[in-house]
Amino acid sequence: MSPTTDVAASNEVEAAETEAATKNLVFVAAERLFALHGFQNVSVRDITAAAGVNLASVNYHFGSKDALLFEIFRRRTAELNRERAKMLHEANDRNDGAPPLREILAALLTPPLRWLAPDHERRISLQFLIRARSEGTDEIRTVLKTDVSHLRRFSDALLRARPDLSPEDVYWRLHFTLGMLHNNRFAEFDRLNVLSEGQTSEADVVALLGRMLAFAEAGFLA
Amino acid sequence: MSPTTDVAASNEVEAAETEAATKNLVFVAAERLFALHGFQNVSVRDITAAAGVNLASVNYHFGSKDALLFEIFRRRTAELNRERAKMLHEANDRNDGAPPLREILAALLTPPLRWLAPDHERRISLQFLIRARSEGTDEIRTVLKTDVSHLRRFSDALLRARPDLSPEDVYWRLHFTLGMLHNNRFAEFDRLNVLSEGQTSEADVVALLGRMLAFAEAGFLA
DNA sequence: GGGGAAGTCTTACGGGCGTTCGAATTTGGC
DNA sequence: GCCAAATTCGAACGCCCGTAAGACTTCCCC
Repeated sequence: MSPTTDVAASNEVEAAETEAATKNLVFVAAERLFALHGFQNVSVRDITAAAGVNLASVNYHFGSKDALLFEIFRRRTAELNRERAKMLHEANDRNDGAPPLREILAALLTPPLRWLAPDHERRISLQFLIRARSEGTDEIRTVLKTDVSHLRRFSDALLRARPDLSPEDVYWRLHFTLGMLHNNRFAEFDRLNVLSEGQTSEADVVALLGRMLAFAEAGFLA
Repeated sequence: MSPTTDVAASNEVEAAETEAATKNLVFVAAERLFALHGFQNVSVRDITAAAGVNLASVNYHFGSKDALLFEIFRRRTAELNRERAKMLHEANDRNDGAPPLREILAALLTPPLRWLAPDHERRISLQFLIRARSEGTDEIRTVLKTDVSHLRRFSDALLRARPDLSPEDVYWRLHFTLGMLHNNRFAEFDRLNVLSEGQTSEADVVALLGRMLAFAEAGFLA
């Protein structure tokens, strides 16, 4: 009866169960095309053609192309940050409110790295988010700059975990860590694969997460 | 006599001295606008208006808007990689062909970080290159993926400096380091400034370089 | 099973885009 | 000072875009 039992259903966490099927088709097709080709390179006609719906659907269900982009961005960001907050919360519970450095970094990096797995249904969403961060509209850029509440939870935890460091150092090292994360675009993996002549593979995300955690933790301990 | 002795002259290394003034005006204006607003968000009319030249100048001097983007990309990339190669070469000379880890990383990071200084004339060029990397045309993406010769010099040096690490590890850590570097967009600095409530400043590039080197070196030593 | 709301469809409008063309102008060699 | 080549200029073309209008269809409640 309800379609909310299958894997793709997490789309509808915030949406009513009676959400029009067309709206979801547009949402999914747009996310995929935006992630693969960028916002400006994908037209409303591309999206509706890929979704197999009418041209006017985007404006009817979302208001505008910009609003569609923003809604995808908002939903996926919330989803990702919810997973991060949950991991950080669990790390707090396990450690009397003062988790060690590595667990904080793991809470920050594990959710997006999980999404990166080849068969993960959010793989394309992560690529979308990385692109939207640098290619998004003014509205998205404003949100990114203004709403740092989620990041602050992590910077606070890091400050507590490394009280010997100056706050300035902690903020910069967090910035570096996020840079490592945001560099995980398909194109960068391709480049790395060429450079290493096939010795690197991003398919094993558990190994990749381990490498990133080791690198970032060492950077914070420097 | 030769203008190749001052810093600004490297623009003209590949161009004839009698290069039309208009072409340079277009080049500089386009680089600036592309860096600030992105390739797709800047029209040929924007560029020629900012440069104070005729609309047809772009197509006359460069062939097309795409070709203009590619020429800026090619020239600035060559310029940056020349500086990096020079630093790596000097590090080799100082260390009998086997420079320590930190000097290799310094050769990779110092040139772009120098460009980032508030009063550096290549400040906008670095922003351009970072944007072009992710928002560029297919042609640029192909070059980035295909031509890794410059990076290979660094990966080779790193492999020699850390023979205890597996090549796979070295390649990944280089990837992480480049991620840190490519995250140095104006928008990301703004975000960091908001998060740290003004405690961070990217104006002091010497300090920033020191922080990045410390973080990356520790990551490689992990 | 009738009626109103919700959704879908076709069609087209207005506008900005990259590019081109031919004329006008400037430049440089003799 | 002249001629040819190089450059600049104004204008327009053709295309694709996001969006809107209006007719049509489907759905659902009473």
